Amino acid sequence: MNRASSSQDRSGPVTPRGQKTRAKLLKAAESVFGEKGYERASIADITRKGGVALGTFYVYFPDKQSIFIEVVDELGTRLRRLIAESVAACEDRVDVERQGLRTFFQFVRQHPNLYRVVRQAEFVDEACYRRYYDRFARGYVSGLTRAMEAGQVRRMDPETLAYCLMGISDFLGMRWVLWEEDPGLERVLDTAMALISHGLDPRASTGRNTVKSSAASKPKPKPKTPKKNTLRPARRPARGARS
Amino acid sequence: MNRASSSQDRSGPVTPRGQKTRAKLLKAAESVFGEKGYERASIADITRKGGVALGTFYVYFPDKQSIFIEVVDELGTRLRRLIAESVAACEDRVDVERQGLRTFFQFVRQHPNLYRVVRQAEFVDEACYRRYYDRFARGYVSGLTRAMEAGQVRRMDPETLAYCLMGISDFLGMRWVLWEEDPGLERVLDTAMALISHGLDPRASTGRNTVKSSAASKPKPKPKTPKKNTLRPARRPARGARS
DNA sequence: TGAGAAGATGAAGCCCGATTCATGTTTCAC
DNA sequence: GTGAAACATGAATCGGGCTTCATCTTCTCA
Repeated sequence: MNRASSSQDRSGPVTPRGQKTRAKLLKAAESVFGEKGYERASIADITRKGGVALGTFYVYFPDKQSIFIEVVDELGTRLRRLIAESVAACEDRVDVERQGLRTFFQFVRQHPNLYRVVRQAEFVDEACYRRYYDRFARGYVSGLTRAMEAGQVRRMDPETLAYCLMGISDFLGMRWVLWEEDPGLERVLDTAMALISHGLDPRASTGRNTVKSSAASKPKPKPKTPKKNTLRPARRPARGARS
Repeated sequence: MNRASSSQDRSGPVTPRGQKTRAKLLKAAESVFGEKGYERASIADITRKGGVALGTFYVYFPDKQSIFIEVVDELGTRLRRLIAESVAACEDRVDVERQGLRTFFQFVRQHPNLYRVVRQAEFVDEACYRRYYDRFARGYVSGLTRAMEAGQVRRMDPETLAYCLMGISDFLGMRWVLWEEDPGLERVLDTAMALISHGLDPRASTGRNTVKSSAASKPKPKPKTPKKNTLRPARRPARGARS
């Protein structure tokens, strides 16, 4: 009897008033989680920032973890949608990469909490954390695969490539958007695209190491580089150490 | 008077016995922080795992944060040293990248806590977190600069490039070492190096986008993609959403 | 060998936060 | 207008963890 009236449970608020309150909580949660981190953020912080009473929180969310997960999922969805839109008009894959990176930077600038929130997810709910990147990767893979079929991108394993590109975006956003006050972002973009566009270039030869030192003296197929170093194998013989 | 005898303060343990205990705590801390995350890890967890009493902790560390920071710094130092060693014999920069990545993968496999520990650092002590990447970047920058001067790598902004390469390593390690049970790591390495080696190739033209679709129908110099897309100060009507 | 330094101990103090609950207020369909 | 559902409230419960401290044990060296 108290159950039926005290909680939205899985159904969510039915009144505009309730929806508004719930939205206020989500918004407050995003910024509080971003500022203080999941553990240090208290429900009281969230309700205070949201301008509602402590108990109200539990009308809309069963616990702290739930609202956090919802924040992460929603952030990811918004960002993916935004990038997809901004990139829709690009016909060449390199343009897609450049424009996607640019849009990502803008989003990070407008949501400085993004990184902190997402990274906490690893500890709050691993599944949520992986899902965030998985969904990005999925989009990347299908786009890259299409681009490979169109001959715009050299054929490579698309998922590995996707994670490479995500890693570039992630680290550049961290270094040049979060850490830097006023970087020439277009310059950063140019550097990144110099790496990426040549890296993807389908006209470059596909197999072995292609780059030879043009200034150094002798050609070395891979001379000494100790393949097996002092680390003991974890359990199986360290794979990748041999070829 | 009790001060003098109750704490090592800044001097550290003087006896082998004390050094051993301190080391036990550091080792235990690394794994506990990795498993449970900084906040959820309790001092009691650490001392239990280290096989010492609760109070002993405060003989060696003034507080929880200190030991955490020391764990992060030490992990970074070990990893950097290891990579530097494994790469010392490589003469071509592409070999350096490949071997460095391989060594990184091995390290991650042997220290699955690395990621979780380092990422928590962002919330425990931001300076410690940045320092971790800064130090990597510094090494990268000097190596890349040298390689550029030797004509092994196309000239680009070395710090941006460093963060690109770190991002690739980080994300590949996450996806293919932490998340995957038994990946063909050499295959991943090959894909990454295909991207990187062509991306660094000094022989490729240096300036603008070089890649054109070789299979697609029409040559497009760069048709629509809004070029100068305000990467401006925050808070503004959502840009990029339209196009 | 024995006194003092170094190291080790774990119970207790103190603070804080997630969640619950009994109750009050607003909304809205009839 | 009115009663029930939806929404809002914040004091109180309950558990847990960091840190302190008074005391004990081990080691070292004169």
